[in-house]
Amino acid sequence: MSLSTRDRLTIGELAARSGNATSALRYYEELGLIQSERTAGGQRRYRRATLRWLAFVRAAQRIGLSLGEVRDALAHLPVDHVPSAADWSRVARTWQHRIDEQIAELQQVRDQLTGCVGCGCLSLTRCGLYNPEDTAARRGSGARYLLGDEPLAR
Amino acid sequence: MSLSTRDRLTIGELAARSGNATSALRYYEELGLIQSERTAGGQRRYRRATLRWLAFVRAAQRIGLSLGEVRDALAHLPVDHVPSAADWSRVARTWQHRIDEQIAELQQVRDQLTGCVGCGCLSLTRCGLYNPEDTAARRGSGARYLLGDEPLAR
DNA sequence: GTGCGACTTCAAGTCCACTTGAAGTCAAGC
DNA sequence: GCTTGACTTCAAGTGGACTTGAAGTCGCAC
Repeated sequence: MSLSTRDRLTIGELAARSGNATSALRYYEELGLIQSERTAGGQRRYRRATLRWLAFVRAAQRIGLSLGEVRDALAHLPVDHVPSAADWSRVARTWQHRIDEQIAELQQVRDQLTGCVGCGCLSLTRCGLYNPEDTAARRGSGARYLLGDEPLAR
Repeated sequence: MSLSTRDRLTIGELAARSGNATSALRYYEELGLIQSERTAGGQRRYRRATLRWLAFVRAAQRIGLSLGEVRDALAHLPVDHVPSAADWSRVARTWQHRIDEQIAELQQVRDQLTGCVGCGCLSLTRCGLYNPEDTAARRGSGARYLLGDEPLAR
């Protein structure tokens, strides 16, 4: 913690404050997601702002982007280090769209589940989702019902 | 597609209708997530209800459960093949809780992003989230801001 | 100037959820 | 009864996101 009051963070400090393992931070750097400067002896030193970039990476992962996609998204921002509001807005809107889709999908799963709780799904005689004729076949591939009467394995 | 009008599905038919690869179906069976019967010659035959169990597995994966967790969740249902409404309700409620948490988390990320779009985040002089003093440190580990002034790699 | 914890690189390992490939068998149509 | 596509098992491979381990160096406090 020797540099904690100075303007650069060691990898250990960054790890402690970002919640990432040092190994993960080196991996991110290798992928080009973050950057470091080096001491004369070759040790990494990070700007404090790297903490915010890591939060950014984490947010992106949270919405389902791979690290490669995060890097690509960052690539859409200009190389000079002060992207314009328009630059950033374009990236952010793409992500927001993705978040909205994910929320909608989760809500749909939740609603299906709610219906099952209401009717005691899995009890074959009562659930509205239960469809003994398997008419899901009419829709092509992909089952359309949440539950059925499959006996449990074992 | 030879058995398409009979009461059991081949693995190819199940794959086509569930949207899973045959290799994935064998893998699921190996994990105990689905079950099959065998023909005299050793080929798998599935009940139509397996389609719904696969939809169930897919829903569970969608909300972030690993296949092991799905199996564990199924293990909470009784071994006899008609779980009661209460049995199922308990499992479903656990999952619903998880979905709600995930939706809340996604909404939070979206709101942060919205704030950034509004102010032209990454442009250091204007964003309310930008915090040159890095006061995130006060909260222990984990950065609290989405963005910063890290120059892009490359 | 020495001790020691924090750092370095590089290669290999891990976990998850599958996929691929090889070598062989089954089953339905002709 | 033969052909052919769909099936079988088993082992190994893949890709993403890291982690672990070995062997060595740095840097700060004393």
